[in-house]
Amino acid sequence: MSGIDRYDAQAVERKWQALWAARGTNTFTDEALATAKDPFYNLMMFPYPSAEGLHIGNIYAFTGADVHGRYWRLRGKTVFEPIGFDAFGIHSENYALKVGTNPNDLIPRNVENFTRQLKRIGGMFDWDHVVDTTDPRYYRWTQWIFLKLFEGGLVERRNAAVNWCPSCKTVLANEQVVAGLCERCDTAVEQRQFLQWFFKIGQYAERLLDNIATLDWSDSTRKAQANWIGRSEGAEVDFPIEGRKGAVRVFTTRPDTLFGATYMVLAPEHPLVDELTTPGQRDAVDAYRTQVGKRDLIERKKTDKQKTGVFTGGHCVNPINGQAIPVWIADYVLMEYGTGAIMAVPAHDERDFEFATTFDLPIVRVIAGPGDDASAPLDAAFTDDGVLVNSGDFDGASVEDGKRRIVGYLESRGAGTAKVNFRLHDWCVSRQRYWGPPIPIVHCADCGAVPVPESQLPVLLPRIEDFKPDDSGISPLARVKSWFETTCPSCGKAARRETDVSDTFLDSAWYFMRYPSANRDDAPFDPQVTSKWLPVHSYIGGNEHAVLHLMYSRFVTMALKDLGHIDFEEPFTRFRAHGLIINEGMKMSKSRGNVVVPDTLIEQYGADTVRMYLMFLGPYEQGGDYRDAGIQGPTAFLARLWQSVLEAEDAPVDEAVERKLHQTIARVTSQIPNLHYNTAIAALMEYLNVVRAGGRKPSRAEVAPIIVMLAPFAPHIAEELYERIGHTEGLFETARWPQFDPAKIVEDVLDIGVQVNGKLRGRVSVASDASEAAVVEAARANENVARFIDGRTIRKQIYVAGKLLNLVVG
RNA sequence: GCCCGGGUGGUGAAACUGGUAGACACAAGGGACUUAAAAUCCCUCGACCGCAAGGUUGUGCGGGUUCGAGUCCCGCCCCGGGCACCA
Repeated sequence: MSGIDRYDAQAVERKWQALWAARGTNTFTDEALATAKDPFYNLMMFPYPSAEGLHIGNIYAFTGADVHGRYWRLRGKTVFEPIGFDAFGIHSENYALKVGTNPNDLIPRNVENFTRQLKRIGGMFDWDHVVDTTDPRYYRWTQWIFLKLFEGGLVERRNAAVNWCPSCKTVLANEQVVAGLCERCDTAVEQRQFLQWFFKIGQYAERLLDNIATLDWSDSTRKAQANWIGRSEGAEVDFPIEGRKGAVRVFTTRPDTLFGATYMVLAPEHPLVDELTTPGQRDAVDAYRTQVGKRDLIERKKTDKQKTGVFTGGHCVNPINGQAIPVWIADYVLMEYGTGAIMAVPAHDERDFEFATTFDLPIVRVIAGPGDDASAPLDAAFTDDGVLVNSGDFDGASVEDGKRRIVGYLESRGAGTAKVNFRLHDWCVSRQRYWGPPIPIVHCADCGAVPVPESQLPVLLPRIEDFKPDDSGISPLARVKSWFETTCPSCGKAARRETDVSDTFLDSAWYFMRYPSANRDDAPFDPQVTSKWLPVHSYIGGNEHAVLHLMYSRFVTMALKDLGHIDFEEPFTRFRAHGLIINEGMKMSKSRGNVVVPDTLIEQYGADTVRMYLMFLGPYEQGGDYRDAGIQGPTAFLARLWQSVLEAEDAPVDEAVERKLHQTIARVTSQIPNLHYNTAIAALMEYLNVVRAGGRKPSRAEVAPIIVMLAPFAPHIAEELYERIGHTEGLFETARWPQFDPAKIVEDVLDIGVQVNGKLRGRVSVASDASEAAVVEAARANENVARFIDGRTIRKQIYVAGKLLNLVVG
């Protein structure tokens, strides 16, 4: 094997990573970003550096996004592909607590290791525009956004229920509550009311929902967003309190069932509970409310538990029929949704039915399906469609019609009104934690909550050794007197800083706006650069963020637009979620001990092979099953390609190969932008198999296009081979994506399947321009086909041009 | 319970708007080269019957539409993920 050196992945990858860095192949100056032609912003979700290193799932995610970016670059676009670190927040803090190291020391070390790994896999990252959310140069502007929303009236401080561990005396996030117990000390978790900061995302519900239709996002993600927003149409109805002034307002999606409302239920926290409670029921009501308060938030929202509740002793009047109905309280009614009160229609709502059955409350049927006996007792709630019964003048109306007419009736008497409600609740952004950007507010006894002036940003997070949540019950920052003691920006008197930090989701709700302006210190984002690069052209990330992160990013973008800071309101034009990598059919986890460590793999096979293998496993949007043995495929493929290119001769493309080449270009060109990486790689393999068939030596013209098409997947080896066939200037700098000629794709001989009565009986080869008659003739000449049609008459023949002939005989 | 995915050989998976099921790989078996091993190359590879030609059968299950169904329709089962007392 004369003088052809073997493929040494490590050497090739070292060489090209160094050259890319030296040449600035993947990095932009700010000037270059500002003047870029045909910009393509290729974004991927930045990682939490909350582990020593990246796991294979991260590598999978980034590689898939990188393939996409590299492809568009070869197609001639100016591709900006930044990366960063979502380094603040509970993930990182919990990891720091677990390993017992101060996050100020630990997280930068993690970031450093992540950076090393990201460089090693050969991502086309712009290392001159990195974002680290813990960098004061970044979170200064996170605080700025808080202030802008505050000025814009989109921020509010109010009481909210939180999970509270009475033993640790601390607030717990939902994920820290395990089966109703504190994950650290196993004490039963309670609810407590705390003052918290909220972003009023609820105001944007309708817009967030309507815009979904305009987004090029995968269907499942759009559905998830729509479900989360949860629009429901119905009515608010006032039930006057019996024996005194005032009314209880309820929200219902079924105003048509108003005649069937036989009792009411208020959330235990409802402000009218005290007023409605009679002296005789006072003790029972108080006891119930205490008991509910002892439950954690998750437990309270469980569907499958026994209904509980207690009668207040009070009554309200059903406005449709003047009937007095009892008012109960129960924890299945939630204060956060609607009005915190419902009219109960046990005949037509499963929950109400269950409650009524438990407490022996009356059930009145007001909707009947065809043929139903409206007076027969129900053994379950009837939730199907039907017509109104036992509903006075409205009897006989359809559900749809009944809704409209009853709402109309209520409106005419001032007793109710049509109303749309959203499930989307306001975003609680405050965290009683250490590792986050301090909320830029000063509390003054005289002036109240005063925003920190912009000129004083950032409000630096002080380094403290005692960052663990302890039994003080409030943020760790509340222990640092020297930090929180300050003066009021408004009146100058002694005041106290807000000691909560903001939610990590706020850090990540605008990082994509920062990337192109990452080096600016005078503004969060440069207006010109921003309007050139945003909204993001392609965003790729995990489905775990399909709801919250994407929703919050959309909200912040909308709010910033309304406040005049940007000129677009949807941040991500296109979004695709990648799938999950599992190992031998099982989820990877430390406890299973089946975690694939990327470093080891890359050392053994090289980054290109690992990238190819990951992309070859299965459809990118569906994920794949990692199996150790499978990596042999791409390993051998790259070795064969290497050898083929090095021994390629100076000759034109062989005629037989040419068709396959153009077919391959066509396939790969359409598959990569659709993220069908596995089949694109298969097409390249097929082509190489044809090029090498029978041990023939390929020509340089045959292998040159494959090098370019391989480059998105295996950029290092592609560069090396590109250089070795005579290019000196770098593949990604100079190569163009190969073009195919549609005329050269067409086969001149076609293989037609011949069916008799729908069963395949033979195949015939015909010229591609053969007429139907010629195909039929060839088919009849086929011995096996003839066996099945001889002696019978052909009743029908179906010819699918170029593919198949079906002869129906009788 | 609701909303998304998904179920195809021993394995990962292909199959464009209904049109020759299993591309491309892995594993396995056989062979070549080699002192040997590795590497490489060649062949076989859904099941059943058959020496072969070929036949039967086959895409989770049961029906249906169609000349023709992995693909469409109806009714189920199983796996993965998300949401969930949202009135």
